[in-house]
Amino acid sequence: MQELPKQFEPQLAEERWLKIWEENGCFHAEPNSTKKPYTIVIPPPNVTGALHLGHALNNTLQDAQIRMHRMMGFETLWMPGTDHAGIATQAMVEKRLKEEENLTRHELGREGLVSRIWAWKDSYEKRITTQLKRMGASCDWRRQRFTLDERCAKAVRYTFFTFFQKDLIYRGKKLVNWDTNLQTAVSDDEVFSETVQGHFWYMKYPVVNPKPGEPEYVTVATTRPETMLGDTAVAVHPNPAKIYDALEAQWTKDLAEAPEKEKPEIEAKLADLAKRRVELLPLLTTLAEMAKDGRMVMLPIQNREIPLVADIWAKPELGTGAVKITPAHDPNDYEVGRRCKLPMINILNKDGSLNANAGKYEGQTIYQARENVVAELEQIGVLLKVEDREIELPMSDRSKTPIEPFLSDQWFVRMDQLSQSAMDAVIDGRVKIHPERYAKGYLDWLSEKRDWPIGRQLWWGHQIPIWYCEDCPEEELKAAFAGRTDVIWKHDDANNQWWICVQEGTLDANAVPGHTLVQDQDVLDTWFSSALWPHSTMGWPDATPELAKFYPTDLLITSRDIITLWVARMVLTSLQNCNTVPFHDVFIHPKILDKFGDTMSKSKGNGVDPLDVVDKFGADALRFGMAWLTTENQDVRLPVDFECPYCGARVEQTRENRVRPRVKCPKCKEYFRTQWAKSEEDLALKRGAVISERFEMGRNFSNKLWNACRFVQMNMEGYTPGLVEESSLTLEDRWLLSRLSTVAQEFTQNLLTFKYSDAIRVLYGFAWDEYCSFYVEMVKARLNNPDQRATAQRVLVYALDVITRLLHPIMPYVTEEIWAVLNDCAPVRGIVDQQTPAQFACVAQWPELPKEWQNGEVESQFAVFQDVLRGIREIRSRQNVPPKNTVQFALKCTAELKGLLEPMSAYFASMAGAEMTSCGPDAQFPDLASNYAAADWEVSMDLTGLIDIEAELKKQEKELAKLEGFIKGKQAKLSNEAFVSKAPATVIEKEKQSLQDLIDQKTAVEQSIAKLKK
RNA sequence: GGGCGAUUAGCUCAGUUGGUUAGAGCGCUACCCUUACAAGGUAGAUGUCGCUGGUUCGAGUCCAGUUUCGCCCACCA
Repeated sequence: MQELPKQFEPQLAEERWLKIWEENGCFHAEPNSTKKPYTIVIPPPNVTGALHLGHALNNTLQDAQIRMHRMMGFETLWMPGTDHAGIATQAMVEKRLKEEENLTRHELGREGLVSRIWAWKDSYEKRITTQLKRMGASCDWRRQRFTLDERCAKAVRYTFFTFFQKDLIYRGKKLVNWDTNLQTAVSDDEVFSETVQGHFWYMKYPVVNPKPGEPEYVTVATTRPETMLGDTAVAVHPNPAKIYDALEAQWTKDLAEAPEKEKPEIEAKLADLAKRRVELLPLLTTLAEMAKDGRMVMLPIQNREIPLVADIWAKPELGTGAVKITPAHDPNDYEVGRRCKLPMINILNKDGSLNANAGKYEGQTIYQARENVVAELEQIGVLLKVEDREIELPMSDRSKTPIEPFLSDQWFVRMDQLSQSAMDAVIDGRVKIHPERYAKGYLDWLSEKRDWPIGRQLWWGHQIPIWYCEDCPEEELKAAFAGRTDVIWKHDDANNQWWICVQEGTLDANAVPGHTLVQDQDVLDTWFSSALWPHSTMGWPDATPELAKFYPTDLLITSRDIITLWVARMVLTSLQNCNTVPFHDVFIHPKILDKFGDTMSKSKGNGVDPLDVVDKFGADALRFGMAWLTTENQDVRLPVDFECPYCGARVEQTRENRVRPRVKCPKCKEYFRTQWAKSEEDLALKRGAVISERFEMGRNFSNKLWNACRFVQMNMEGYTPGLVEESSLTLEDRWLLSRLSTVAQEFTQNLLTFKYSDAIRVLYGFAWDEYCSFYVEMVKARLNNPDQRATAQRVLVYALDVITRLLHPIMPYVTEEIWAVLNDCAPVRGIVDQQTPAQFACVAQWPELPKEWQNGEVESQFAVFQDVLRGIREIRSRQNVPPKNTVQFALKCTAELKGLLEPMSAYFASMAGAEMTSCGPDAQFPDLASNYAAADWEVSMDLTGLIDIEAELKKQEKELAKLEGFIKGKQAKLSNEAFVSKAPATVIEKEKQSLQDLIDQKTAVEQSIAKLKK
């Protein structure tokens, strides 16, 4: 028989099994199968870049479920794919275009840019696929999807068409962040704010027809006076007195609890508030009354009557307590405008100049207009005062110019009914979110029922399938699209045009003779296509076999930051399109942070390429580590460091060095490059991988199992399959099988309930500490005994077989290797039934062990053996007995324990180098001995001539002190009347027993001290 | 500002419905290349369970408040 290498070599195994799995179609899901289906769709990684450790975690967890269910006999589909990630990908490619060719997208043009992005996508999709495959992801690679591929496009078009038809999609106004320089809207995350010195202008708006007791003017303050041209209201708080009360109460409370040094500040705030209250409250109360009466004020310059409105947005503690409202150019005012149903007057053109709504200021820039408006206000005497003030100015990240909130036409999905349907699905349990606490965020977000703006001013994505046709009689549309059910149109009264939507394909510009059709230039929000992912990937809207077999899916595993953006939207589109939830369970896994608590990202330099970990420790080690850290926690820290490519030293990663292009190894003094290397000089250096020592554990575990497998293989000579008679089982056999059955059950249950960490800890502990450290050690003697060898072999190989199958979903490569070895040396295995195992572990049957094997009594008996063994080893260790010396010991114990332990004397010899001289209630202790006492047994080791009396006395006295401490505690507890009368009887009984045990132990220790002193 | 989570050994984390002496891995100490495995073995040291109260016979665990850290969402005329 060929000898196996002493160390497990992950790289070889990975290469081999990737190929074999692929060649044998192990991961292919067959729609025609009669097996029950089990489906997961991958959260499609963005094609913006390569995968990082977060993806490694996410995919490990999915693969574990997929592999387990495959072994459980399900027809299992894991659908892979990637996401086009609109904004992010386009921004990435544009940035590179700028850096490398100094070109903007406008210079390149739409088609040019989009083709560049496709090239980028191809290269990263390839990279991502390679990464996933090497991590062992058992996806059905023949079905790989992309959110912009034809199949997804078809689903997007059908969805848009139906939603448009059902009036779930509409055109509405939305404030966008307008970049007047690039003349495009930018997303919220592309806006940063800058603190600049500005001013705060106070101006008076005359009250229209003031009644007696009413003020003649309302004073408002603003940082942007020119926007007053678009004002459509002035707001005051509906109940100023109440707000003052509430604020005063709040700040008084803050004051009482604040640390000394913060008190003066709060006191000042309170004093100011009191002053304002005296000065402003009567006025504000009057204004609130007036607002409720629908009174008007006169907007200067424009000479337009605008209403006073009562709205919670106006805070009496700031400015004048009254706020001018410009709904078209301020996000808050926009909300007020919506609540109070105010007109929204847009005063800006797309280039940032003022439009006709600005009256005589039309054509001026914002800054010219500001100066001129202020001058006019001053001239007509309504400008009260100007204060200096620091203001936060929103800036475009792209052009570094100020952002203008700009009211524009956008497409929306109407959310009220859709949101409710998605909420209901979670409330009534059709979709279960794990851990449960994440359901709250989902429900809260959906309950706002905010309509979903789906247009993006980008070029990379699904272009909105709407064509505009101006000024065209409906008869002509009817004629042009006669007989077509795939074209619908609606009239846009505001702009006197038609919106034409077509279900598939495109419309020619001259599809309506005599008119020019223009397609909407915007693309759909990325999430619009991602929202369809579970059914679009299966071929919806076509009735494909995949859709019939594998949809709805079973499980979704993702991270918490996209519960709302993605998970919620998948639920509601699925309900709408397919009339069913897209999945039944959602598992939210922790997020990986680095040692500083920062999220991992390329831009911070702490990102880790999973393949670096795979190269160094193996894919199994990576996966083991990921499963180990997956608790219900929301974050988990994973410290990462550089590895010197020259000497292999671990180079601590710091906040400073992780953003440098090169780092010097403190050990070998060589420089290596990081991801930041740009210069040719730096790029010439070897690359230092970023890894974490946290993965050593998994690597060591692989190796441990590999060696257990070697041991089995070396001892299978003469193996014959056969059922095992219960009578031939020894205590350790029955103990092992009891544990094996328990562990298989717990492991399975934990994985099914997403307790990955618990699952792997149970299996790790069992495999290492029980199977390897005890069973394998004990079985050695029996393997040399011809009478016992057959049973020993059968149990030994069977247990490893079960461990291997259980572990396969987490560590697929090493288990396949082991499985192959087992199949070679023990082609038929089993204890209660004989099985010819599957060719590969990945398709082996999931272990289900008889529950009757679980035997508490056997386990506690075995625990006594383990304790005695530990006692003997401890004595040896503290007495420094050389490992090669055999010692003798006596064991004093009950007759019952004698019956148990005497037959195991051979194991004390082989596992602790100790020979049992006597055993039982009358065991004779040597005079000069080292002792170890437990509750119902005591070991005495003869150390004549060897004993270190000092060390022994020291140890025993320490033990005595410890015992006395416990005894005192217990006695106090048991003499506490309250405890004895109130605690349950079982607890008291347990306490009494434990006290008695402690006293017995104490007596034994005292005796051995007395002997030693003699 | 709102919501959520965390705070336990030097580090990273477990700790089920409250119940004997709070665990794991790494790291550390001592002794071992013992015939599956030095990526290993045996033994060992290390904790005021963030803080303050409360409930209870009994609190790492439950309740109230609080420190520090993190995440998500909203927002600053």
